[in-house]
Amino acid sequence: MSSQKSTAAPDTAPEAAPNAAGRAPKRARGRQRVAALLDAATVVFAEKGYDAATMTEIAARSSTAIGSLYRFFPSKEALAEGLLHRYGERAGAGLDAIAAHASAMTVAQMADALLDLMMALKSERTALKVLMDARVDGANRRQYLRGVIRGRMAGMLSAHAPGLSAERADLLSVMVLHLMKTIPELAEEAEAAALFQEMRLVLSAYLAAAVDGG
Amino acid sequence: MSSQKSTAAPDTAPEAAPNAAGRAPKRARGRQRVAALLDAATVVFAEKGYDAATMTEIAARSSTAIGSLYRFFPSKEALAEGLLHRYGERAGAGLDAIAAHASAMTVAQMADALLDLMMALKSERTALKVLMDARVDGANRRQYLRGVIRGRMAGMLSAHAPGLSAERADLLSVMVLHLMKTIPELAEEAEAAALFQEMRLVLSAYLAAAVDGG
Amino acid sequence: MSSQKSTAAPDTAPEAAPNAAGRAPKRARGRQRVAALLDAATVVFAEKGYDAATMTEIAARSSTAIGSLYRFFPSKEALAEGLLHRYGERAGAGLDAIAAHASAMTVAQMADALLDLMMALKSERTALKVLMDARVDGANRRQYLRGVIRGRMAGMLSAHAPGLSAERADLLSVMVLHLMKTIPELAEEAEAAALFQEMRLVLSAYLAAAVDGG
Amino acid sequence: MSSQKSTAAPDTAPEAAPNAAGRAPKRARGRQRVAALLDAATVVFAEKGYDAATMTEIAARSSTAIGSLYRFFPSKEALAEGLLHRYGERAGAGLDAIAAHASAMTVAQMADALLDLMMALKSERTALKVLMDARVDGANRRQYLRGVIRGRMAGMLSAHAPGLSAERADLLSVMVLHLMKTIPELAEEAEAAALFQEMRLVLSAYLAAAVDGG
DNA sequence: GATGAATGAGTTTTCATTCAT
DNA sequence: CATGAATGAAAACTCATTCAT
Repeated sequence: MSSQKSTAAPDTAPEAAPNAAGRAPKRARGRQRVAALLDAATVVFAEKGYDAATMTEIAARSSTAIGSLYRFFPSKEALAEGLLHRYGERAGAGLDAIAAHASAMTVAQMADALLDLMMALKSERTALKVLMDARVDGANRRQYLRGVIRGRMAGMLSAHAPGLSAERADLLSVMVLHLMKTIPELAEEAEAAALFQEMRLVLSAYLAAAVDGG
Repeated sequence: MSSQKSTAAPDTAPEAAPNAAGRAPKRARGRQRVAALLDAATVVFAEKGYDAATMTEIAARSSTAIGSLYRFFPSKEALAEGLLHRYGERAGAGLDAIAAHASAMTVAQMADALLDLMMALKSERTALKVLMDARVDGANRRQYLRGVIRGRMAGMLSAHAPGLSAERADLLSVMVLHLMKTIPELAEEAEAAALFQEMRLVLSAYLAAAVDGG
Repeated sequence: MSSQKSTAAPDTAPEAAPNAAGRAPKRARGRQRVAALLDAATVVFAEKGYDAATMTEIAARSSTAIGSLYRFFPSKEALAEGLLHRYGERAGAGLDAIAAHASAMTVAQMADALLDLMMALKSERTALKVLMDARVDGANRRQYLRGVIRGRMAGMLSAHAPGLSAERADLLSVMVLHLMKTIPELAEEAEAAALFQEMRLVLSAYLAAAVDGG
Repeated sequence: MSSQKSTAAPDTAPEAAPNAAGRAPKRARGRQRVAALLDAATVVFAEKGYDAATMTEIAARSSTAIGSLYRFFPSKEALAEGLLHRYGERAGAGLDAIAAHASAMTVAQMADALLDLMMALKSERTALKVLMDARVDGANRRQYLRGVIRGRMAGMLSAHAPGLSAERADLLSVMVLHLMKTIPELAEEAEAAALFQEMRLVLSAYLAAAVDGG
């Protein structure tokens, strides 16, 4: 459960993420509560945005007393971090799975795999975008998640094209990540399905130009 | 690349947005106030986001009494619309200027022109992104601006590639617009300059594949 | 125009009403303006109540600039007094006319005459009620109007029943005045017409019992 | 005369108005808060009128934090309704008590009973008048209370004079209610005591003429 | 004089957070 | 531990009044 500590490079996060989410619940009851809270938070953040989402509504949607919410997440910011943390685990695992086969994939296949991953994370991706975009003071934790995901993405690219310099792999991964952040927005357009297809084209055309040839 | 300056919109807001409600200024003094308010709003929205930006701070940053701010923009939403309106004029003019020469441009040149336009709109683009993303009720005006910009972008694409169907031109313009919305974010990264180069690559590779080749 | 000074007893009003309405306009233009302002104020006060009525709306409804409104009536309170003053003149004249024939009237006829007077003052009576009820600090001026009207009403009663003691005539007139203040409210009920009839009954029954016999 | 005390409504608001919106208090502490808030609101509304009364002052007078006031009454309008509700219970009980003996009473006795009831409700009647007169949008609740009280009054009249048609009983009750609304104003006059006596005369003369004689 | 822009104190309402029960 | 009442700073917005043009 602290897998992100041993694998990726948390150099931007001083005291890592685990304790940011309040004291980890020891009992199963607590875990369910936390999961329910995070689910509710996902929905409310996605619907209202970070500022407009209220702790009271998040508590209500998960049938939790406001006092209990604060027991698990001592602040709104901590709740956001909790969400980011859970997303990091899920998305990180997905990226690792892609990276494992990256050397045998074409760029088009990699583009498809990345998009499929975003499709699979459908319920969380909008909330994530909202949280990453939120202009909050304690945004250093967000930097941490960014670093983790970025590292894995760079790993995936390097696995596919071993000749890539570390700097270039990093730069490409940043670009790809930003491209993928547009997906929740595309999903809100009327022509969502067609736009997803275009995004496949964007990604594969870019990767082909940047990684494979020139 | 700074074509929008010479064509339509000087810095002091010529026919200053009398838009949605709010007494239009009838004296020169008022005209300046409106421009100063929009400038301050641009900065504050960009820094804090829509929700966290306060009318009080926007007023203070333009040395305006809160009551005066409300004379010209009777609500926070109206202020956002005023900004959107001014941006629409400036960006629209820029897009038209590009469209005028689109038929004689390569896709790479078009990509460059679009990015140069975004660079020229530097001071406003972040605020714009923030406002377009804001989850507000009265978002109809935002839809309107979206439509206008989208139409001009589609016009530019059609000018370059007359063979493009109207539907496809529209779809591509939506995709391009979403890609360009990532620019304010790229600008906040440490590697901003390099990322702009990557974005040129993204755009030209995508347009080449979707418009020319494909 | 200062008739109320010579006839009734303004003992509760130190420096009378005239200058309370700001400097009396010398020119005809000014008079029209003042009349238009008072008409607009009548409507707005009646519709919104004293607090909710805004100086801006009153100015707008009479096509007057807000600055001009303040030239004639230096404060909201002064505007209210101006209205009270004009009403005092009109109602006072009406009461005097009734008083002139009171000795030859039955109480029922007096009741009818009073109600007919209220019907004739239809456009102003609601605003008046609103202003008299308003709980404002500078309400001493209201006391003045109250005194004036009360005096005339007492005069009318005494004219009808010379045997009435001054104290009793005064008390009865206060009671009658309060009864008549309900008329604007009755007018807002669905059964307004029938209620006016009932009010005639109330008045004549009361006066018959209190003045004529017991 | 203080019959309403023994029948239904103790001073501390037994089943305290959970009315229109606003979390109903679930603990004893909250119950007391609500009662204290309503008491403070009664005083402040009576003193200042609906518009001029501020939520801040009402909270302060009951030593309540403004946030707590809003927990129980989510808007100023809701607070007004809460007051109306409590008054409705108390006054309704009083009217029912009178109605129970109405068949054995003379009209003079009924008039006395009604006035005694108003005397007993002294602390609330002025606030009530203010609230019923307030020109507010969401005045539907006020209509409801009006209907309830009116119905009971009509019931009382019918109990006394079974021969009265339903329409006429209703009309009379409206008239009587309006007459009674003048009581808070009479109470503010210097000659309050004498005016109450006059009001007894008004009521009994009117009822005698309208119900018994006619 | 007329006009309308400027002012800012004051109002209602919200919400993250704390803490007694 | 769970609960929900209490708190109060802060935000959007209004409006009487003043005063430069």
